[in-house]
Amino acid sequence: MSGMKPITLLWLRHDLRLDDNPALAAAAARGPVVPVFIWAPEEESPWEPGAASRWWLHHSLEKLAAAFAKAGAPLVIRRGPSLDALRALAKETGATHVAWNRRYEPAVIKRDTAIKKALVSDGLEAESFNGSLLYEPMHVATKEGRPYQVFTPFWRSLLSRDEPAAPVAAPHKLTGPAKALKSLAIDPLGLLPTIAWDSTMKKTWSPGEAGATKRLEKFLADGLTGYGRERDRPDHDGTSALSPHLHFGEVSPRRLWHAVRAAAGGKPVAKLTGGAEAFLREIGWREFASHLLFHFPHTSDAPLRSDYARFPWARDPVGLRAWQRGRTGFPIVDAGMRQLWATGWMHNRVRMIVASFLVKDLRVSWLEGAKWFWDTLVDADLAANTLGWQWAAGCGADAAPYFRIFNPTSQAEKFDPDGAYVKRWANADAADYPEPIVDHAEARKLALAALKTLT
DNA sequence: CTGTCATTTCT
DNA sequence: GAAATGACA
Repeated sequence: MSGMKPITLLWLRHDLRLDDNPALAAAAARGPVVPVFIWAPEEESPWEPGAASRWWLHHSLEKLAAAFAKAGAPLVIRRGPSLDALRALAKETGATHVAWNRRYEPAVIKRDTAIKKALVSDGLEAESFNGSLLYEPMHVATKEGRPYQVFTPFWRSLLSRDEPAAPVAAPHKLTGPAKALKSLAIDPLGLLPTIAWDSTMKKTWSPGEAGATKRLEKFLADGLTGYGRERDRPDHDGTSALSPHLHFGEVSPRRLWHAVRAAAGGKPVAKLTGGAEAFLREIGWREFASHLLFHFPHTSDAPLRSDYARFPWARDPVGLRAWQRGRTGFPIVDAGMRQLWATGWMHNRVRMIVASFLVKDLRVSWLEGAKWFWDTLVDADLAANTLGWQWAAGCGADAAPYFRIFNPTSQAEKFDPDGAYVKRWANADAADYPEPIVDHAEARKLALAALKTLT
């Protein structure tokens, strides 16, 4: 059969898009493409996707399947083990190549490395691409060759580099396999909740590439200019709300980078100011988190600063439960936790406040907070979650100093001055609204005393 | 003394 | 980041 073009399995993971998808572009340039999504959560243990993530994934896969069908290469859905599914599919299609975009979480790297080796030993070509970061973690290091552990020098280093490559447009037309392939439907994967807790989520979000593009365009038009000032106001709509779209790769960071630069008049990134600079800096934090988890793979489960391993965390299941359900008696904390519960998302300023409350006022381990966020956030991302919680607990990279203990009342006065955010998510005047579960001034003293034990 | 504002201190 | 302390009207 000379003249036949090689078939590529496109293994989709956290790159649920057609736009700026380097593995897809490489596969499509070569010949027919067989896009496949494999559901194998146990391979990501102990950080298997949480309930909110699975909800998002279900809807994102529906959109992705429709988009690939329209482009001419229907999406195949299989269950893991991933290697078995890829091998079976290669056999069914006669594929000679397998392509994917890299992920950087420790368990996934381990799995992917083993899979690559096995596929190559089968005689297949296996190739991976960078589709989810601006720069590869192995390419960014200090002068001494070590990973950055402080954000500002990390960010300066990124700014001094060649710009990330321009994004590649989605292919208009794809060639699929010659014959139809067996595929699971999305429902049997069991990603949706069995009890209907997702009604507010449905109203809040549009998972999928089209939803991501719409969100980005709206942000560029209405949000970017004022972002620097508005991003800290949970009572306003000042953030991009792109985090879940970015997590699932429904939009690429390169696309964002170049879109923001263009919207800001095409100036070099190092010369940007105001909202554009502030927003790209946040994309830089996302990048920083991924690089840190890559270089310090134990930190999803243990503090980066090892002295914190002996911090005397409290065992307080009652307090933890009150925090989770938004019943601490501190309105800004409860509003945040209830926004999270209802929408699968929380404003970043409020994430810092509720995190400080859990680890400093209740002295419950940051890992308990990380686990709760992992299950409830639609943007749950192992790198960002790890960085965020260790930052709040003071045990991570570029961490908050031990003495930075947020006062929930003064934080609320500062960032929710009219009380609109609190009013929206927690009715503190309700008859059953709880009394504060701790005395903040007392809790602060106890936290400082506990921190003293580390020296 | 009492309130305000700036500075220091907190492991 | 904010409580405690100091300077001063």
